[in-house]
Amino acid sequence: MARMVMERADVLPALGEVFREYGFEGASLALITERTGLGKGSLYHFFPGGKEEMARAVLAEIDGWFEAHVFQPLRAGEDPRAAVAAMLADISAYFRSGRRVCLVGLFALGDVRSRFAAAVHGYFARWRDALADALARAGHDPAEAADLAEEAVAAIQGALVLARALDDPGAFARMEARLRRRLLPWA
Amino acid sequence: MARMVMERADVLPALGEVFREYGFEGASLALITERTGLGKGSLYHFFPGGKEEMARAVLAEIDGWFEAHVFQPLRAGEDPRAAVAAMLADISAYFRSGRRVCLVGLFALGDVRSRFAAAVHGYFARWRDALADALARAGHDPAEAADLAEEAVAAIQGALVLARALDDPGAFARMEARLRRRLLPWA
DNA sequence: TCAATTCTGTACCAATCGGTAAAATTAAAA
DNA sequence: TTTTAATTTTACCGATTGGTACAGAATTGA
Repeated sequence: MARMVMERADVLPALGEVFREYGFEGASLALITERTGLGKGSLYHFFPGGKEEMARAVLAEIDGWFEAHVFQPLRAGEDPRAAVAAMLADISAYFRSGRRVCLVGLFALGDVRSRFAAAVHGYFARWRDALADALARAGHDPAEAADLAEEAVAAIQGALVLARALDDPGAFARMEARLRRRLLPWA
Repeated sequence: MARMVMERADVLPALGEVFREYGFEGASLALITERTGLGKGSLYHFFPGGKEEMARAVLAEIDGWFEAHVFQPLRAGEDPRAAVAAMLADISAYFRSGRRVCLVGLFALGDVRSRFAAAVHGYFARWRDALADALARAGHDPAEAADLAEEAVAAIQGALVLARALDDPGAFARMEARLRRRLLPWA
């Protein structure tokens, strides 16, 4: 039977959603308390560093998820073309076709970027490089693979902005189709 | 000789930079006071609606700039290919090769999106449609022009995210080159 | 069973938040 | 010059901010 006690990792999803919806500044402790169901005492017990440590933990969890489900398969997968196709499907599900925001991208635009610069940089650099690796192994010219990878990562972030701005998940879906054609022209 | 009295329009640039750097929530009145040089009294004299009216005025100014310098030329320019090329050059200068954030895109990602939904939607929809119009007149198939336009607007926003995340203006420059090739294959 | 540890609720703190009110000052119109 | 209006300074407001202190409850291992 599952433990009934709260663990640090248990609140990370709710914590992530609060930061996603309201940003770092906008995510007040009152809001966090409400959405996680944990009082301030518990929150500061799990995260003695306060909001900054909470955000850092959320970023680490997100990074871990992408590393395991996206980056690693791209780098180490036997079938790089399948890995690229899987990436597109995974990120579409993860970002709920543009209805969900990328917290790392949001932090990159805000003033908190300097505070989490290393995490933000690492996330995007590793994504780009892992994708470039897969694209090169899939048959693209290495230089073209690097260019395509950068374009794809940027396109995903741009589609998230546009889909939310226009309130149209279709914008995200069309970006996905476009990338599929461009990254996997063999299919 | 210029009037020495402050006008509402005079503080909009500084106001815009504060919102760009800190977001809507992060832009405190103390910060705005400091960066504009205007006390709270003057601020609320010009913007009785407080921060919301300030942000709305900034959005309107940005919208006006893009309408005059980007959208109109795309829609009405005699030489649509030149207008598209000019757009790429203009936005590169405006966003300072990715060192400057798009306030409208930033608002689209944040929780203030609902408050400024109409302005955010209008800005991106008119940009996309004006570009699609120019691309179609430039010789692209109408359906392809619409797709390319959406892709371009998203690519610009994505490049802004990536350039800041990686602290690499080159990411923005490479997006610009990519768009030039794709939107204007005749050059 | 008991003690050690982990966790949580409550009360509290100084600082800052956005916003208001009105007096004091300045500039323009008569 | 006098009147009127536009602008700015200053002081202030209640609410909320992130964070701390700590007692007590719950859980744990021995």
